[in-house]
Amino acid sequence: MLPKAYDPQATEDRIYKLWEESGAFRADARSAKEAFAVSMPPPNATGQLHLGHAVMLALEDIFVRFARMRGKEALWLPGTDHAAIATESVVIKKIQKEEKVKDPRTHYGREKLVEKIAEFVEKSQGTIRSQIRKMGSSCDWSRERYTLDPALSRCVNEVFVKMYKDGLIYRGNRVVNWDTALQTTISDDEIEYVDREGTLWTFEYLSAKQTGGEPLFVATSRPETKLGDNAIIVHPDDERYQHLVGRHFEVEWPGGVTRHVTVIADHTVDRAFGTGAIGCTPFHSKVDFEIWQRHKEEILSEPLQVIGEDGLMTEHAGDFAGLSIEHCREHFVAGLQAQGRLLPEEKYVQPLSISYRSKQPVEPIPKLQWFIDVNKKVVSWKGKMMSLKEVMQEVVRCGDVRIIPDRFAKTYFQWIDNLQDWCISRQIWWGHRVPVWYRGEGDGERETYVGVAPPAGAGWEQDPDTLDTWFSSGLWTWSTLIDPVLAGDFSLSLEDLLRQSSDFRKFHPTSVMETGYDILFFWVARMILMSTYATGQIPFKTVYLHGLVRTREGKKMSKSDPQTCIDPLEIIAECGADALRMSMIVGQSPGNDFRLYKEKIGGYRNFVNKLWNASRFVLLECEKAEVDPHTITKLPDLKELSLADRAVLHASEVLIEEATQGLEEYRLSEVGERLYSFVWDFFCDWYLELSKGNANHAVLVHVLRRILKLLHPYCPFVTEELWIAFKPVNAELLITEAWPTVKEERKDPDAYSDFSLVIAVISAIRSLRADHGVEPGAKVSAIIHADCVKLLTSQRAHIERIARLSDLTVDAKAKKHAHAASTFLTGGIEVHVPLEGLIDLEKERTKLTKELKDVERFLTSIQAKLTNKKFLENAPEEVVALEKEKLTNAQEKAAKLQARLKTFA
RNA sequence: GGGUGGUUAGCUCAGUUGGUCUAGAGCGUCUGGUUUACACCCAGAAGGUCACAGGUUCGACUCCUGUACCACCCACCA
Repeated sequence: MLPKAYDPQATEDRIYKLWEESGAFRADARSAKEAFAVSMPPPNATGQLHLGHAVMLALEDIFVRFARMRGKEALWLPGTDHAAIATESVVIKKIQKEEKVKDPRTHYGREKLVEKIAEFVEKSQGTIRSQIRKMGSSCDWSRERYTLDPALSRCVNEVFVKMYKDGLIYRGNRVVNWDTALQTTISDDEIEYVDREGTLWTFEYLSAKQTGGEPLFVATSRPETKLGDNAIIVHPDDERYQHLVGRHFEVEWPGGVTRHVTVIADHTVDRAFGTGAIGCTPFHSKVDFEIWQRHKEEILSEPLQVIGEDGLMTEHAGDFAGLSIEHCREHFVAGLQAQGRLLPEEKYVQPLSISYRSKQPVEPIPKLQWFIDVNKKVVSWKGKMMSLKEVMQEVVRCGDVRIIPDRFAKTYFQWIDNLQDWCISRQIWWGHRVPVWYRGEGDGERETYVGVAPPAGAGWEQDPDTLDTWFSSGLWTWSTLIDPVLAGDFSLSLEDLLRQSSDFRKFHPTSVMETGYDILFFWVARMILMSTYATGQIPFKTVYLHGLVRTREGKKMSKSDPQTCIDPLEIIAECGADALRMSMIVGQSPGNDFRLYKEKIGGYRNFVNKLWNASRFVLLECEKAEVDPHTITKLPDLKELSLADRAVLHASEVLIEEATQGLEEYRLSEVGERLYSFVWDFFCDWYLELSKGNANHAVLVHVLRRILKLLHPYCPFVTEELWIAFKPVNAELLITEAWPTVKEERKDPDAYSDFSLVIAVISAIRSLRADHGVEPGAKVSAIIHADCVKLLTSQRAHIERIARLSDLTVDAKAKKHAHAASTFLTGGIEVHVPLEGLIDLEKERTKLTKELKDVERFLTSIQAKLTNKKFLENAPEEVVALEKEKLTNAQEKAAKLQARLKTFA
């Protein structure tokens, strides 16, 4: 016999092992079955499982288990990401702390440090693997991939070379986002904007003497960058400055440097902000850089870089060279003050760009970097030449890639509209090194080689930079499907590899990409870009975006605040993975954040236990009757079944229908809730209750098996464990069982509605009893007036037992009752419970009066409708019929209430 | 500045093309229960003018417009 309470700790690991050893997770590329593939978004190789992962794993596992049970060849490919910047900075910090090495980069050098990081990854990779298993993830571990696997690295190089040859990848000297803390460039998408209380300084840029009229004032929040100015920008229509446009000036700055600036006119200037004139600092502002590019002809002098990569002022800052930005600013402002050029400063809210990785300010600086051109029309897609941007737009617009919820398509388009060339090179060491080699001296004249493999010959030096981690993860859906053995053969081209890899042929494009909406741009968009370009295929047909997990108070969960942070592993140990999964799926709708808290999870732990005990009950009933549940294979003749049996069969057929359709349409929350309610509110509370003492074992076992199957994607562990007790003799694991299909002949809506009537009657009696404080053990009699005498009489035994009646009288017509009876009206049925001595007549009268009032109010509203000509003309017939029925029922009820009230008068 | 989402019982949320919604669930609250599946339980009850204001419609929680508040995303106001 099963233990009294379900013990997930004693079950889950054992069941997982069973699955893994059975080979149920493994997909077969040669199978004739329809493919269903999901690429698992790879967690950081050094990561720890958090709730974000848990949600992703739960959702994807449901998709995959559902597909597998429906007879599809289901592949869920797991893997990990090398997470370039994140991993490198973690290891560097670790070395600094543990080995007391101040600068691990210079201390160890490139080769040794990369080795140390690899070692660290190797060691910690096992953690996340075992944690993914803890969630019950049915992924194919035989196909596990890592972004730095040789085959995947080769794909990275192949794509880089292909893009380079197509002119999509270029090297350019441009203003990039420099993370001064991490000492690397980052892409535009890795910047966050925060509002900060800033100061706006207004100062005399040009004196009255210089302009020959009014002095020219300029406002800035970054005075120190003015040292790198080569122009002043005004609006072309700004009359205040018309006469200055095109003139050149020498400006002396604090710090002892002099700059040559030109006044130019550009329509991007906002005349209303500050003084309407701004200093142009091309090397420390992307906007200014672009303006400079537009006006290069007019501007005589070159811009200067005054802030270095180290975050200190360069030699161009004169006396301020070597100072930090903040110090330089203080000195510079003081200098302006001393020269009498400064107006009173103002406070204002300034948008500050910070790095999403280091949370430190991002400095725009000029740097020679690698970029992907998103506007060049060299990509062939559906017979047309398009830019990467256009292909990305096209596949979503025409529906090849569907985004759930679809409103995110709009967000996606908006992002693409603003997309600029993607800076892909990083100055860190951990990752895929840019596959470019140089030979010779000097920057410009050096010989350059771009190739998948290093060039032959001596003297070649590889580009020191590595690629943005999203470059490689952008390939994830297909690079993971490339045959690793074939990938070792460099005589094959990328096209050959794709063509010859059976996994790629079978499983790409993948079916669903499920991930958080927060990486729609970072990752989802990049996969679309990379896949369409490199393989000519979309990466996935559907994108399912889940929301972020929040605390009960609606705050983001953060590791730094353990009080609000729920650790999935702790929960699994406490409540089980099934409960955690349910609690994250039910009440969660795609694209919306949701709150998770202990009580909610506790509720689903209770549910899992409820299912466990319902199964125990069925088992006990079988035992009592000496029926072995395993031997039950057939249902008895439907005509011989009791009302409850026919009703539960009907309900379970409807449940199959709804669950199947709901899952097909990705309405996981709704289906989860439906299953929950079926199991608890219908199956346990009514069907099992009625089965006591007169169980039909075949039906019990049959319905329970249906439940286990339907619930398996949500609660794989407990259902698999219970399946062992209930499966038919020849059956194997539940994970590979066939999903139930609807049998129309088992439906019996009449039985179901009759059964519902019985339920309503019992509820009515229970309610009357409780209202009057009848002792729970005491038996009372009841009198029912209803048209369905036959039905109720046939169910008399059930009603008497469950409602605890001494005797039950069923009549078609109302008779006179003793005053001392309480009445309940439900669906045309009149239920009276005579309660001699227990009834407070006044209370009973009040209750009936109140009910009568409600009915009359309702009646008025329906009558208004039914006498409304327009309603009768416009509303569909069935609605009118329905309203008429409601009217009749309400009238009947009102009449009965009135009659009943009269007996109290 | 542009965009998106939210606002439904004390709390967390459902509510699929407008009409079985006289608006549901879970938790919490209250009343009462150790009848051998389950106290991780059972029975019963209380609790909502569906943010606000208009509009469309025979009919609106559901569609449209506007307002308020909250949240998020994007953007070159130095």
